[in-house]
Amino acid sequence: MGRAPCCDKTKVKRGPWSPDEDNILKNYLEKNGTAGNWISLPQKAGLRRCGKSCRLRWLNYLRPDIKHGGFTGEEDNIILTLYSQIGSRWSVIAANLHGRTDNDVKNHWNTKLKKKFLAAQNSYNNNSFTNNIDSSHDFNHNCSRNYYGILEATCSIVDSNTFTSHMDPNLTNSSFQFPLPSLMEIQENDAISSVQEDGYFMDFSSGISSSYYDNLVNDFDFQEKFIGSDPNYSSSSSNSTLIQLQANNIADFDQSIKGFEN
DNA sequence: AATATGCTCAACCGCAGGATT
DNA sequence: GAATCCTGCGGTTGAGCATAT
Repeated sequence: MGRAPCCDKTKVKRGPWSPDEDNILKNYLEKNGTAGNWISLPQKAGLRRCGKSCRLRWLNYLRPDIKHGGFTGEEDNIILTLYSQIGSRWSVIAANLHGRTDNDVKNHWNTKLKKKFLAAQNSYNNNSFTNNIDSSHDFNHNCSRNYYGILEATCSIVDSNTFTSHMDPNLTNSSFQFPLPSLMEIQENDAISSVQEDGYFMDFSSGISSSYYDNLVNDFDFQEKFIGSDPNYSSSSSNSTLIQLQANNIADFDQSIKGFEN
């Protein structure tokens, strides 16, 4: 048995919504809500529209908290970051952008950011990392995906215990526009940031100073998720403490990363 | 001025999956 | 457990507008 259509397409109006239809839908929803059923809503509201069409019109355009207009650089950053981590899960990405819908984000990606993203990837592939930090040290270079998705080249200083993570400044001046932290330096604390389905995490695999811990928890609204033996260092000869903190939102996570900048 | 081409974005489509019967 | 209903999602389309030729 095939699936029943959600409405009779020969009896409903399709295409762009008129201002009158918008008013009818808006007034009805403000007075009555959806009552948990979009399918029967158009009939009750007096609209010759499919329920799905009404839902889409409300969610993507008529809702009072919708933000119209161009995307900011900060919003672009969040989209690029999350896309590189979770792919085209537009509803998840939109949930991190106040007032933006999944449709908005998807359209913005397809028309603007996709090109930037691909250009950045090509640019990255065509540029070798150049060390301009300190030529007195011997560096091991290593290219990897970073918090912002694609553009991090990391290097470690061979003759000391200091680890430096560096964004290639040549790339930030090239074809793509979104801002990147210029230099992220982590000394003593080896922090790994990650965006996962259930939140934003910072793992400190070799401890963290109490002042910095307080800073993250109090100023950036992080929560402690785990503290204990690092499972990655389970051998008896090495016993390291792992502290995992979770950010409540992308803005705090973003700021905490930028807190490492010089 | 006319036509072609490219871009934007609202709207539609079909599917997946949870809820209900 | 099966059938059906309904919502939410991501991919795609196409009308309208802007720009180039």
